[in-house]
Amino acid sequence: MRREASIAHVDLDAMFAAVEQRDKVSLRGRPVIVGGVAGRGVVATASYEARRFGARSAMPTAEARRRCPSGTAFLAPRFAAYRKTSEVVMALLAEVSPLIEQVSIDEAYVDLAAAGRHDLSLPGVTALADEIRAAIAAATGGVTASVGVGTSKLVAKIGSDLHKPDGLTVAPPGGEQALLHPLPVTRLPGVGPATAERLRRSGLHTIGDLARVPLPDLIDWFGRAHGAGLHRLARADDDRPIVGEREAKSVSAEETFDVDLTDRVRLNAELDLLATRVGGRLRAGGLSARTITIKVRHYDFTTITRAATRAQPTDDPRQVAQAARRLLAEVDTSAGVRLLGVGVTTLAGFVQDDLFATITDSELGQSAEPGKPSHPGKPSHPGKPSHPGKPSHPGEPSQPTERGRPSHPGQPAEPGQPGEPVEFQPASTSVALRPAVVSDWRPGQDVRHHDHGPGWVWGSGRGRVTVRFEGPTTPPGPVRTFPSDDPALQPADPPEWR
DNA sequence: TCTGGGGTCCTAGGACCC
DNA sequence: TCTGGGGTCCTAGGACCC
Repeated sequence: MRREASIAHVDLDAMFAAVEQRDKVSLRGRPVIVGGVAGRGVVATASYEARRFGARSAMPTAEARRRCPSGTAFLAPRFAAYRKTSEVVMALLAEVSPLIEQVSIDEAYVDLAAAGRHDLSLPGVTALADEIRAAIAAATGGVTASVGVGTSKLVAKIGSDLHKPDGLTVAPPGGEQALLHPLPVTRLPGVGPATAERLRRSGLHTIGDLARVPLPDLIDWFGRAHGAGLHRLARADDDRPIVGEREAKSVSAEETFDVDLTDRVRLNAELDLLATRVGGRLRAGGLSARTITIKVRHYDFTTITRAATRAQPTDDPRQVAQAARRLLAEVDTSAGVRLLGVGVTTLAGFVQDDLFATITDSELGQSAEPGKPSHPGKPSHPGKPSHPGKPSHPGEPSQPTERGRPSHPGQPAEPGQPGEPVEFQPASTSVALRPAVVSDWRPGQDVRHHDHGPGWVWGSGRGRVTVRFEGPTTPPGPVRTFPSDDPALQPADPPEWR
């Protein structure tokens, strides 16, 4: 816990739905559900209009359909559009502070102290947070953010949730417990259904109740780590640092089928598909993995995992698929499989070793091909294999991951729902007919300037458009502002929005 | 038409080593 | 032939988060 309220938590409000409403005028003011629209889908995000009818994240879409009125839009996610909006926001936050921690596509912590130039008094951080919120709404074309500011991650996070949507909460130093203790335990990060139920059975409902439980009891109930964590958080005792970059620890892909599968041939084919996705993402990330895990969800929702660890890491989809098939062969699937997943862990980097570790290669041997028992004892650390001859897979199959799921045939059009048909077209099939002169620039949009080359729209408004001419990652590239109708500025292909 | 998909972290037991 | 103790790796499952 810091002495000043210098940690901000920024949370975009119902982001997926907000982006859809931004990009399609007819959706504004209407209930919008984004998520799986096929048979077994669940809600990813419900707009605030839809929440009024009881729609919630993680609710089966079928349930949301029951609750929401006709005229509600049910949309499949457009992750590319959300990612672009996210990048606009994160780049903006990176200008506020050199230390930000992106938690997810729509959430980040900002270390206001790390910039060294902000006024950290209460009025100071309040004004700064308001500036941030205004800048986000302007830069994203109206996607709003809620912000919490406090002396710790915990308080900032709870604060951002307190006055959603489009809200700001600044928790003054010293007032942390007063803020926390009246709230239900379920507001604490780390308290999910199981923990909440266990606490309820002991008559504990508020964070204040939890703060009075002796540590040994909590450790008894929840184990060492979780128990001690709850004990501290309930007392607002939180000094978790803001962590800028994190390395991925696992890569996985899974798929729930419209109908349960029993056919082994079909199951193996699905496994191959998943392994291809995982392998592709490993290669795209310059990673390899030693442990392959499959996940099987049976017809009755019971779920098992099976894992195998190789002597050498691989990024080869065929190797991943082979391991996965061997694991699946040991599982009884005769009663029906609802979901199949393939994941990899024990990740190691390839690319950097190629660049920097050429001399020490001899110590580790030459390749990851099978049949090398490697070391009799144990290579004290499995990571950092070296792949002398490894091609770096520059433009690899460009992840079959996103851009909508190829399966679920009847997905896009929203067949036969009550009420008027929902206007929806997947982004990949839309065609934007652009005039030579463009004035409705959208944040995140890829553009090309006749003199400056490729870039993307940072913000627009009042007849002007601001463009960045490098990637959205830090350090930011040069920014230039043009008249909105500058003919030298054109949308890059393909258009990202419709 | 009950319950997605991609992650992280933790626990617990067994194998194995010193 | 009364057999401790610690550390690491691996596997399986579970809780939780967005």
